[in-house]
Amino acid sequence: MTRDPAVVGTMSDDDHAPDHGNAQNFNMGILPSLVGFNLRRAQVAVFQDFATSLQSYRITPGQFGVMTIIQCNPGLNQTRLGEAMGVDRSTVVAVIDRLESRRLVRRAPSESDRRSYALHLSDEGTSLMTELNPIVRAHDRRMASRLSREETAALNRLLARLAAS
Amino acid sequence: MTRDPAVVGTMSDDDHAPDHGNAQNFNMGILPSLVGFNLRRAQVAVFQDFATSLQSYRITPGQFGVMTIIQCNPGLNQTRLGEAMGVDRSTVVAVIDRLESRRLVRRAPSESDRRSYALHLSDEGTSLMTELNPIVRAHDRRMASRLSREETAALNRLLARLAAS
DNA sequence: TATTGTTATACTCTATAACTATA
DNA sequence: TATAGTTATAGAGTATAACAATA
Repeated sequence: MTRDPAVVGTMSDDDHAPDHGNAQNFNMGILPSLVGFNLRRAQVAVFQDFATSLQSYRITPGQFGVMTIIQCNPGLNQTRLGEAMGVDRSTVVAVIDRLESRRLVRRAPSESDRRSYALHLSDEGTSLMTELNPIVRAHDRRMASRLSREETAALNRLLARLAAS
Repeated sequence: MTRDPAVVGTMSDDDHAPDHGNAQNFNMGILPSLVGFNLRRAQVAVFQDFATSLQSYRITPGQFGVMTIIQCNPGLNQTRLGEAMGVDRSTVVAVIDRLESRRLVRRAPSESDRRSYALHLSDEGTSLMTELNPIVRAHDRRMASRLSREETAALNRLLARLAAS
């Protein structure tokens, strides 16, 4: 047996890995060298802070995103919302179902195309967003406060290039 | 009415936002300025490439992470695996159930503590990981190829600092 | 008393395939 | 033919609360 499990996947040619801190006392193998893994860990941390910051509102990051897009593009239909969010039409159905059942979003009949709905925030949805926006901004500033302003800008640019598929 | 929906949440004091490209023709409001949002978009892109690269294996990024940690820390129990992954013990149960039902992971009785299991990869799991590792590395290099080597290193460092909660 | 794994329960997110109404 | 929304179905991930076995 030439294989020592504790060494499988250990850093070798990959010097661009953080390799410290994340999970104490565990050998994480190849993982810390993978952009996808670091992305996931960062996102988990950010999402948990988001959830804590907004726990009394029971709004997920995805729902906040959907409501923001509807607010900024009132009247758009579900298919285009899916495009904006990068998810399938069928996924949008359940998301809107949930928000509509909480009276935060309305499905209005489209005037130009009877197959589709025009999505709008309800009055409650609009005032909820007014309440939520400063909280979300504060949450994001708290997250970003671990980085300098320049680092935050650099991070957002790098992430955008990664996302530009 | 002083509120124009198309302007709600528009960039103002936040100059550290990418603001271009991501979703064509949609006003994304505050979203492009949020680290959490850019994180999510980047992760979606990376995960989709991961899924495409490994579609014939039906392995998710999370499952690959779990199998890597088990391979590098053979015999660890579910609670410590949960700590390493940053998820609850109850979440680990279902994850291991799935991998065990596919005969990739084994729950062996712990010799020191009869409450817990010692987790190991099966032989199939080990050889699957041998097959997967170069594919995952290639996938990650393809993702990171949108950035220079220095940028990738910087990104990983920034993400690690964000994740260090 | 505390910990490990489990179950029950619930919520969210995601996609594919097939269907309907409409374009 | 193509598109918008839907449903059925499936899989994955996540957590809380309570429980039995064990420490």
